[in-house]
Amino acid sequence: MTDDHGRTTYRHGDLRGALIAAGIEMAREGGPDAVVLREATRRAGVSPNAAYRHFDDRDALLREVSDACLGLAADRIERSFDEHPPTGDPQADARQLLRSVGLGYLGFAREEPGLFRTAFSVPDNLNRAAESAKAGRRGRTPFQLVGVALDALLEAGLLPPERRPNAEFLAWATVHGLGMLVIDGPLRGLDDRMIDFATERLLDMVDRGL
Amino acid sequence: MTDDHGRTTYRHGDLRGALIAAGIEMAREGGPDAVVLREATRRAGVSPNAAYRHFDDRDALLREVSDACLGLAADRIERSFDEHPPTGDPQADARQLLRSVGLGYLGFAREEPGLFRTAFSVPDNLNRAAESAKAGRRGRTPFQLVGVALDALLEAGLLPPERRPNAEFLAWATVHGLGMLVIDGPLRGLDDRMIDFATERLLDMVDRGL
DNA sequence: GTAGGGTTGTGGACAGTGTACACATCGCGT
DNA sequence: ACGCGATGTGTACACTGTCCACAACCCTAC
Repeated sequence: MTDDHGRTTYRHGDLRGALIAAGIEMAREGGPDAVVLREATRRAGVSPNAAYRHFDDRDALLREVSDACLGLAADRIERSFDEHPPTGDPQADARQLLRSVGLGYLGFAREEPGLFRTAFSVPDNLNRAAESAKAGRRGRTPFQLVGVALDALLEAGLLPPERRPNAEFLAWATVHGLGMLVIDGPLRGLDDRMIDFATERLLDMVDRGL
Repeated sequence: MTDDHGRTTYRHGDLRGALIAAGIEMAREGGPDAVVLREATRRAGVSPNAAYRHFDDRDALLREVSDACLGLAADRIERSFDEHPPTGDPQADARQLLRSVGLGYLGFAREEPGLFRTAFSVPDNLNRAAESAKAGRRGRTPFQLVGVALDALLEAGLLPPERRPNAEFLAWATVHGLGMLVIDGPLRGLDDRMIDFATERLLDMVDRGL
């Protein structure tokens, strides 16, 4: 436990970090709506208004929590990379790389639906998609990871150069959509085998159609 | 105006409908979080608690608003059908049918982002995806419309029978994902031309990869 | 080392929300 | 005509985000 809830000093030490951590925990259980400012301060053992020394308002806190969630998604994708190490065949490896992005992304959505929803609950845009706040431990954001995989496909000659620009949008949209439908869309409640199967087919489609 | 705000009778007449209508209007402007029960009753010219005669709680109201939004999405897709009438070539027509679903769906997301987000803000599952409450004026839900298009592809011989089962998931996930990314994901703020282009490419991908 | 001064946390207050409970008013079927 | 179930009202409470004035602290300049 890193929280000095029962602190003795007047200053907290790292209230900002504690509030974000509390926010992530709440987001994990209940999604973006569950990250409530007062509760975060309560968990940090501090009065409600203390939060305003570190965040303009609740939205600012949520934004930071959301960025952190994107970082966790990046971590999950990197883990998926590690689980499918390159074999030496450049073409097969490139395809597996993109597949791994999809698998990691969807794994994150299924394992941490609250964090997943929180990650995308805050309006964003392309300019900010590569901000370091959204990066995982290895310093890359999910958006960048998709790009890496696509670059590999390009280099392996599996993606015609004229199709490379903005291909991120297509790949990302596809897995993102499945993620959303699975966690609280109509595909919710499907058994795991079914979802695995849909995932494989979806990735096949991307592989074939990109 | 159908709202009898300045009513003279004790009974409202159609409070239930008025609350849903007010909810839709609020959702249009601010998405699911903006549909607030008290404000709905205010707009209906009624005391806050009157709502509880028609809905268990705020969530129940939101659910109904959400269903209505899905119906509006269905209407938008049907409009897209009308804009791309069949030409007589069964294969081309079938492909255009699926394309029209995608275009209508994404058109709805872009034209009515608040309603779009509201439509998918409520946990759902497959069993309920065909409920008549979610249907448009012509009685079909968005999920059913995707199915119709896929059936046409099957019949035209463009979709191998073994790939027909659950193909809804793939097609839907793809356009849904693009919709989400465009309205408040990283693709937000892209100019229309760019989005049109991405839409076309996405639909090409589905066409090729399904 | 001591007097400020900026930073961080506190306390009290207010509007707005969802919702429970008791009460009022009405329309309809007997 | 009456009474009962359905619909709308009033009051109240806990909870939220946020504003303002105040308190406690740490750091820096003399």
